[in-house]
Amino acid sequence: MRTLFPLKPTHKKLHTLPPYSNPSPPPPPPKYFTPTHLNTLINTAIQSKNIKHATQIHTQIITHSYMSLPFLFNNLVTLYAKCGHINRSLKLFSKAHGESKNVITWTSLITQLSHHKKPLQALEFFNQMRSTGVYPNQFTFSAILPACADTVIVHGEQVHSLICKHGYEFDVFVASALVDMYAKCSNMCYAGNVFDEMPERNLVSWNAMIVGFLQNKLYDGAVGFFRKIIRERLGPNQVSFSSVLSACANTGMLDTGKQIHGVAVKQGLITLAYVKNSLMDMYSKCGIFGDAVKLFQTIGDRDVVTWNVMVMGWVQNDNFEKACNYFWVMRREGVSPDEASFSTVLHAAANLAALDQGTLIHDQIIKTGYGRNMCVRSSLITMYEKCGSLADARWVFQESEHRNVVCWTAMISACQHHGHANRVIELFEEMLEEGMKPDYITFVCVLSACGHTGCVEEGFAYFNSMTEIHNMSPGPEHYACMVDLLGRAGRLQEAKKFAESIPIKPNASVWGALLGACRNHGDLEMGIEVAERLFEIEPNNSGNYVLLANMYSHRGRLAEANEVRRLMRVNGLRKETGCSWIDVKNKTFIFTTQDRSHSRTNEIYEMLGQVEELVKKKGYVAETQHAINDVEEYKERSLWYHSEKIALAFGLLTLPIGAPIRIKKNLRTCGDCHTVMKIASEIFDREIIVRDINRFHRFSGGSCSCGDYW
DNA sequence: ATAGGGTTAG
Repeated sequence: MRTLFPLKPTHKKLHTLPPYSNPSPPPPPPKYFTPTHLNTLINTAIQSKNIKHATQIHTQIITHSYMSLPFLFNNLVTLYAKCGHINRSLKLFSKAHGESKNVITWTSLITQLSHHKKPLQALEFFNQMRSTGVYPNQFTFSAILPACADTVIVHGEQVHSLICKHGYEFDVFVASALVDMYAKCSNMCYAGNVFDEMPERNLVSWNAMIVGFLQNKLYDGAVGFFRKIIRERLGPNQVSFSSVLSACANTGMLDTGKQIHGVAVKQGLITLAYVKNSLMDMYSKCGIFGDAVKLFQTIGDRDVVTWNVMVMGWVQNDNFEKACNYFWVMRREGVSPDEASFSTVLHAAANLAALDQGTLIHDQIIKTGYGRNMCVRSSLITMYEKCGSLADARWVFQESEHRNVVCWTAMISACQHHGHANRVIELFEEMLEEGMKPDYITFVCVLSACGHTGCVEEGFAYFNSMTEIHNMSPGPEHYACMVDLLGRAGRLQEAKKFAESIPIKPNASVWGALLGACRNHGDLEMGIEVAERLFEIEPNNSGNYVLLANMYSHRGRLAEANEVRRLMRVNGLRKETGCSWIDVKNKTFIFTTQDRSHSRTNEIYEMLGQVEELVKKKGYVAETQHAINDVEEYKERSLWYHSEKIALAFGLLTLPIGAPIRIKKNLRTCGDCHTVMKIASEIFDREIIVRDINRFHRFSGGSCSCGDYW
């Protein structure tokens, strides 16, 4: 017996966690202010983003009758926006007389609307400004271009022509903003044209190009421009470094990343937070997490991104406990988590199926006010669902305003995991009715759901709708779903034909789906052929060898079965050990196959014997095709010692009568265990919930929620 | 005017 998840300490220490922000004490209010004095106060308030101070300053400006002073008025507009109250800025602006609004007033407001991600409103004010006869200057254009970048490219093009009309196209600030705008609108060609025609460039112009390449996934371009900066001795700054390192991280360019690390050290920029964090992320994503950890240990001033990179790193290394632990350490060190922290750590909690963890994190989300963020909500849905609580997942979904595709897809996937394939289709149709555009992953879920209910025709209809209605081209995952769909329905020849007719290069999952179907329908001949292909594509996947060996031994072709197993060993592969775990009284107990390490082993095996006897009375016959050994008797015994059955026996022994038994497993559950769980749920009148690597099985009254499709 | 980390699948 081992206990997992040593995460408990965080429970009681929650109230000792540091506060999320440290508000600075308000300055003592003097009696009389000069305009300059008030302006200084405005600048201080902008720094501290203190809305109370903003209101006080506003009052003082009114009592001193300074509202007609343009520079104070303009700065007040900016101040309210910077304090997060853009609506007050708008109100202030609307109350002012037309003639008192100069180009700076308009530009201030447009800048703030741009920053607050209200691009359409920014454009509206830009047009209003021009219709009232105020001419935009280079600052106005620099402010409106980022807003254009957040909309459709036509707006940007129109502004571009205005820029030329007013003769600002060679201004370094305006042109850099133009480069950025075209890059964000995915037009690197235009961005490059503007860049090439600039008579004078600064580092910002160069960085805008690097960032543009990065955002458009043209990673080589990003690296190329970075190299040019070095060659021309322009002195890259932290913006250049963080962007180019992100490019390296996303493509796994470890060598380039290391070179850039060297340059950062030489230039003395290694101390900067952005540079260090990007380097950590680069090492982590390039597969040498150890180097990322080393770097992490040298960082004294860790900010939220530093921690997020670490938490993400543990997630990528499948160490979800460590990921959760790092999250709580971050909290205790006084760093406030943000939406990225929450979505990452929820992902970890979901994979641990640790509902207590997930709930604690949900508390934190509510306290910090990140609960409205769509990434966070989608992760919450998935967390609850993977922790077994579909009801909570649905609740989060229903309470969500402005759901996006990811949110919908998360809910669809939740229903799919819990065996509600009909609900998947309903939700998908609802989503379409609301005008939401499904994405690549949505279709994976929907097609997969069709496969699990045997709806072949519907599946094909949805598959065809991808190209015909939604203007998307199916990817390898979708083809795999279709092969799976046909395979499950027993239409093996069609499945094979389909797999061979795929217009793109089919990946392992396509043939994997077909191999699974061959196993389920006992087609050894096709199985051999498909397995051969798979051994070529993914020689290191032990699952394929196991499947083929089992198919051979099922047919009594033991010599060949052994040969496949020998091949597997020669390749240095082992079947992943199955393990199951179960929570009893806030403790997690983990069992492997034939586990005898628990102190109550004798009782457990006695209970297992009882279960066996009772289940056999109900007409159960061992499904030895799922076993590895060759001798019938051993086969059956080895089946009885599968980890989920041991966990079931332990649950029956230790959990109160009538309480549901929740078992989690690291692999797919086998057919034999599935049958036993079904019968056991009936004879013990207990709800048994098994979460395997793919989905939930909720057994009750002798049947399973998955409808025997999994 | 430019910047680092994240969400949904199998």
